[in-house]
Amino acid sequence: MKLYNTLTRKVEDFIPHEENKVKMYTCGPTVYHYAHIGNIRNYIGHDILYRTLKFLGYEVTRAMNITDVGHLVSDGDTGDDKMEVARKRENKSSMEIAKYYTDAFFNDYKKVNCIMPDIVSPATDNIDEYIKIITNLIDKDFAYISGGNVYFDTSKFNNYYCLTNQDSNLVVGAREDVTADSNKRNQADFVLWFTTSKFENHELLWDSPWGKGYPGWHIECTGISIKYLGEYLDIHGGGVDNIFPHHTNEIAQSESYLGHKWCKYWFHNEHLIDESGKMSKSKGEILTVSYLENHGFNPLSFRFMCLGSHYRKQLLFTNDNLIHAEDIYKKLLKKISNIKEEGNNDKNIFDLYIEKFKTHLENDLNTSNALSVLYELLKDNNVNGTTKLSIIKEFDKVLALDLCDSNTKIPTELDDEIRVLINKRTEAKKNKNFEEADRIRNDLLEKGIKLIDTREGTSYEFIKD
RNA sequence: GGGGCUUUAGCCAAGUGGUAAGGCGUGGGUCUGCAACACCCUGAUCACCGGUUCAAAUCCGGUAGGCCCCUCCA
Repeated sequence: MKLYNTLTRKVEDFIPHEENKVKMYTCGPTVYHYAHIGNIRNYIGHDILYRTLKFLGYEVTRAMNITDVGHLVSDGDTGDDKMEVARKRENKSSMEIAKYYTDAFFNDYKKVNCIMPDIVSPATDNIDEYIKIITNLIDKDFAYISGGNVYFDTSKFNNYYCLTNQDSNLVVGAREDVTADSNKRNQADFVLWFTTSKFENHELLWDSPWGKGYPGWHIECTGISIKYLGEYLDIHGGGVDNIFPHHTNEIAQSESYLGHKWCKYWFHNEHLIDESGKMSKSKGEILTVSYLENHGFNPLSFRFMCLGSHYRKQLLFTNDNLIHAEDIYKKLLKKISNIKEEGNNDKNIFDLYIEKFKTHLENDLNTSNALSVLYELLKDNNVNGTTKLSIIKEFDKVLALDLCDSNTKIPTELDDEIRVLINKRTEAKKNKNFEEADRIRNDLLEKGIKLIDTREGTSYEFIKD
């Protein structure tokens, strides 16, 4: 399998640390608000990666954090904690906020058929782990205490900018809202542990050797990853915006702590953008999967839209694009539902198509081409229905578009009832009583049943919505 | 100011040096009482300029547009 690695900026052969086993980490959401569809695109990307690795026969263990503390609103390492802001906004406790938005997140996450990670761990569950790591970093002189906080000293870590090619050109003030923190030895240093000296009203506080306080944002991923996946990580991923500073900082603190290379492959998804640029929770308007669903869209149409493009390319989201994607997706489902089980499963053809499909996925997750193989299969007259359906089922293990579930199961009584009406209509048509025939067709249509005339006779389907 | 990505037909999109996949739409056709479905047919000198090469959408340089990061972010 070939995978693009942000660390080397190349597509590389994927070779896990331990043969046939993959340890994978996905940066989870900060649960101070709803996750928008741009966030969800990232998780769809990770889901495809996870499913592809499984499809190729790897044993995959995947962990994800839930950021429920330590993530500040803005201004570098100053400003309020995001959870605190939400707490005040909604007049709830931090834990209530976290629970509410975590549930909302996974609700949407599952709607687009993303598989739950093997391990999901909230940042607040692993405080001991962070304290252990930070203590070690201070002992080794990678971290220092200043102004009540514990900072990581980036000048002590060789090749701090390995992920970004920045060449130490960090400029405080490149962004207007960033102000310098005078407690830092180097401007790139970041906070590992905050104490009460800075935030009097923070609700969640833990005892630590440096005083009552709470962890910085970056330490949680290091802590959770090492605790659950061990010292050698194969793939760590998130959105491209995480490359700097979040993942850069993770590498610095993790490798300083472990004393050896930590994660081999860095996987980053490009953003979903709208006409005004990047979608963002902090921009205000939040477009969620549930919102789309409540406005008549199938959440899987959004997944389909994402799979039509490449995960490392920006994808433009507009209402029209989604409508377009949904039309195509519906058409695809219909084509598949028209396939009849007939003939025997042809193993050679099965293998041939699975191989083609795999080849595209192995090429840095080329889902667009993988979908093309599906279209090629649908058009292939040399493949019988049974074989087609078994291949499509196999494809769907990765695509997860419910490709074979569209055949609505019809209760027998209802079926009988409809059959009687269809026969009546056929009779009317034979007698050239088209008024009666159209009346029956329209009546059924109003009940959500659409008749389809074919050369072999009339069949029907349920129209959803 | 620094770092990086991107630009392919009306739309989405593949392509990683050998002469432009696929899907949707459009138009035409077959079928049909009509319609829908289905099926067949139908499109591009790859943003622009220059270079390397026998050969460039693909490599190099420049120009223009779009986007991201440079301590909120998926």
